[in-house]
Amino acid sequence: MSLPNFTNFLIEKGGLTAEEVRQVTPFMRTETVANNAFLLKAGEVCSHSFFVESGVLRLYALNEEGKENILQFATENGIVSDRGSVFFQEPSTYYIDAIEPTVVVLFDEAFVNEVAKVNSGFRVHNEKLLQNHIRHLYKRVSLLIGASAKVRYLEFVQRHPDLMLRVPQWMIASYLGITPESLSRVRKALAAENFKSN
Amino acid sequence: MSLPNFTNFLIEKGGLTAEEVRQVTPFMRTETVANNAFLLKAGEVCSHSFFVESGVLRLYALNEEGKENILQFATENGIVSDRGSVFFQEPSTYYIDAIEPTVVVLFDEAFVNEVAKVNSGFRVHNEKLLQNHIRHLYKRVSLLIGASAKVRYLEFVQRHPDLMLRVPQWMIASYLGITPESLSRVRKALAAENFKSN
DNA sequence: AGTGCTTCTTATCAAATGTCAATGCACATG
DNA sequence: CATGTGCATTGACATTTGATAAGAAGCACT
Repeated sequence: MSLPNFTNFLIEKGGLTAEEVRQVTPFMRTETVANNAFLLKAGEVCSHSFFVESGVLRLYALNEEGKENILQFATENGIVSDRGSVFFQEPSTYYIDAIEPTVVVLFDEAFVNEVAKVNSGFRVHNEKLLQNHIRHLYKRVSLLIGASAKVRYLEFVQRHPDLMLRVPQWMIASYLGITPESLSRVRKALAAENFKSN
Repeated sequence: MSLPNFTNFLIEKGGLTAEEVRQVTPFMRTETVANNAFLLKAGEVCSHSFFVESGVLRLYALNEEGKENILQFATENGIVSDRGSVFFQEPSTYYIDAIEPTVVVLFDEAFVNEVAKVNSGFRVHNEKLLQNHIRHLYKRVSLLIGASAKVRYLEFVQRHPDLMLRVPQWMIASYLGITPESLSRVRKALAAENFKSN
C-alpha cells in the first residue's frame, strides 16, 4: 500500500530524506479501519500513535454518566494518540475510533527511536510537534474557560472548515462542550444575524 | 544564590549528575520577582521559560472584554512559559505575573541545547515532561467540556490542595472557567451537602 | 483606631445552556 | 415502496451560570 501522506509528513515535518524514510518503513505498520471501529478503548494501553493517511478519527472520554466528551479529531495528516499511555505504557482512559473508513499508520516509541537513529535532527522536529500541540491545547482551554458557545463555534468553523462537512453536528457539539440542541440554537442565531446584516 | 529546587529538578527529572548541573549553570539566570510584577506581557516574545524556585506564578490571557482567563499556576518546582512563543520566537498572547514574591530560574532554548550537549539522555527526559504536560491538558479539556463547575472545583481541590491556600478564590474561579460568584455558590452548596451527610 | 482596599459572600434578576419530548428529514435497507 | 434509524431542529420548561449591586470581614497602611 502506498502512503504518500505519511511519507510526505516524515520528509516535510520530520526533516527526513526519501532514503531515510525507506530505512524506517520496516518499523511501522498500516491498518485499515472500518467506520465505527475502535483503535483504542479505555483500560487498554495505547500501544501506538495513529497517523491518518485517509479518513477521520476521533478521541473521546466517557464521563460518569456515560456521556462522550470528544477531545480531538484527526483527518488526513493528523495524528491521534493517548500520548501519555503510549509513552508511559499505562492504561488509557480514552477511546479512539473511526468515523469514516480510515487508513492509519501505526507507530510506537521504537519507531520514533529508530527515526531518531537514522536522522539525528528528528528529536528536535518531534519536540516542535509537541510544542505545537501544547500551544493548540492552550488555545482550546482558553476558549473553553473564557468564550461563549457562539465564539467557540465560530472559532471551530474557522479553524476546521473541512471537519464541518465530514463530522456530524452532535460530535462537534461534544467537542465544543455543549449539547447538540445548544449548537443548533447557536447556528440558528448566527443565521438570523447574517440575514439581518445582509 | 542557592537553588536547591532547580538543581534537584535537573538531577531528578532531567537525569543529570551534580557535575553536569555545575557545567550548565552558567547558561541560566535567576531573578527575583515582586508580587504582581510581570515576567511576560502579550505582544512580547517570551524569551525564557520560568522555573519557580519559590513563590507562585500565573499565566493568563485577556479576552476581548478584558477578562482574565487563567490558564496555569506554578508553585515551587513548577515551570511556566509560553512554550510556543519561546520555541518559535513569536509574540505571545499571554501574560505571566507573580502572585507572591517569587524567585525564578530563567532558561531558554540555548540552555536546553546546552543541557542536551552535556547529557545525551536529556532530550528524552524533556520529551517526557512535554508528554506529561499534554496529558494534563487533555484531562483539563475533558473536565471543561464534560463536567459541571462543582466537579471541576472538587478536582481542583484534590489536585492542588496547596494552591487553595495561596491563591485568591477569584483566580481559582477564573482557572475553572466560572465567575467568583459561581464558585462561592458551589462552595456553599458543597458545605451544605457535607453538613447534611454528617 | 481609622481609612481604604481587596476578597468573599449574598441576593436578585437576566441570560445562557441543559433536559425532555416531538417532529421532520435524509438515507439505508428490506 | 415501506419502514426503520440516526440526525437536526424546535418548543416548553428547568437548571446553571452570569451580571449587578450591596454588604461584611480581613488586612495593610497611616
